[in-house]
Amino acid sequence: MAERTVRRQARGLKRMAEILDAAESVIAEVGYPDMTTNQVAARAGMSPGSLYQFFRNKEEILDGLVSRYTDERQEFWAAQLAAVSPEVPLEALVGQFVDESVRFKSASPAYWSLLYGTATGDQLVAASQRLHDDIARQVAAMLRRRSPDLPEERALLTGTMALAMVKAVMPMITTTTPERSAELVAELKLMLVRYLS
Amino acid sequence: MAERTVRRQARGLKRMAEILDAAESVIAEVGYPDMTTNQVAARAGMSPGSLYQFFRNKEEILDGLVSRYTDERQEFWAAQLAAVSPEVPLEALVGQFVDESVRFKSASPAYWSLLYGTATGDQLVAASQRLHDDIARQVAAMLRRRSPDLPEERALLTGTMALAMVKAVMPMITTTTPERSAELVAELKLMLVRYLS
DNA sequence: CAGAAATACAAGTAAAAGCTCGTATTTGTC
DNA sequence: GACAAATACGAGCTTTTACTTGTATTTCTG
Repeated sequence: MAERTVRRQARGLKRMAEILDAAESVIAEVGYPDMTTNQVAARAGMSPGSLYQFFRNKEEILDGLVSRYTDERQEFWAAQLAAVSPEVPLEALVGQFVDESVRFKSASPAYWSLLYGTATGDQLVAASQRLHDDIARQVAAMLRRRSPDLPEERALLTGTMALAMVKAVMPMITTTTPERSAELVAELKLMLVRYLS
Repeated sequence: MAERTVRRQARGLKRMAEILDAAESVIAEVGYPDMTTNQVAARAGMSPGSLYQFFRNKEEILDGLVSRYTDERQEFWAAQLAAVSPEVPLEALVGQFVDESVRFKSASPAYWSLLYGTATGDQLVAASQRLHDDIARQVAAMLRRRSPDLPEERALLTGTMALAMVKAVMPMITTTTPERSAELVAELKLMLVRYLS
């Protein structure tokens, strides 16, 4: 019943990337719920009809964006993982992780906006969950590399909690004065170090 | 220029409360962004026109709800505060605080839904901020009562962070199995105790 | 009781937003 | 070069939704 798959040409793939770029930029400004498909099409320099040639609905754009994010971040996490060993002091690890998160947050605000897939009942929740789980798994892998005898279950729980803390503090960090922001970052690091000790 | 204030009669105040009740129930189900004013009016058993007699727009309903919440919770916090003294062990304090938060979250899901009005660019942010600040102040007051020599600035920061932690973990707690939920609650308490020590 | 203000209603408006349609052009394959 | 598939377009359809309007009823105040 469903239309059969389309054989994308190089032009089409490029076009899809442009759409995702545009969506990313719109989401960074107004968030996914307030993002309109016409707006995305306009910013990508195409008509709504063209956009719907590549994504059957608004949600598919969201899915595409999330997939692209997880793919893109894969190499970053691999590098992070490689740099971890049991000898690395916890403070350094936490410091690097938090600093990198802050940097990434200002570089890719749309990513974070999606990560906060709001409270109730929208389709964002699933997307948010996917991003969250991906990160938590990566953090857990880092923890296990530092403490090889840590059970996997335990590492995953700890990683989940650590990510939750970063997620929780991040919005405050990026919406306040530089001084207070630094204060919050320091406090977040302190919190994480105490927790992970 | 603006229409002058309306002298509400008892009937009207009751009607406003009914509207807020209906809004609360709708928000608990679909969240504020997907809440429609017609839906609220219907659930409150009145016409849209009647609703707009009391709230000039959708956002005023949100504001009304937030105000009512902060008012209602005032007595709760007063009681909490009265029960705190320097002798209370930290574990007990944290345990009570977390347990009460979990209980309140299932009792008033709409409250939490609003508390997460983060992400980007919607009017929810302001409402969320108001709720957050209110709680953080109350927690800070509790901390200062336990440690009278704690500077106010410091208490506020610590309260903010503690609240952030609870907020971060809460969505996970209420969307999983009872066993994992208990696990998460325990971990959250552990986290808080370590942080606040 | 009389007038004014508040409350009540439901049909309806205007704008927004997701998405379609008919058609025209470009690209890949034989 | 020829045919099909993919790409491109933008006007416009459909639905939804916040909000209005005109009018009728109830409550308060003198």
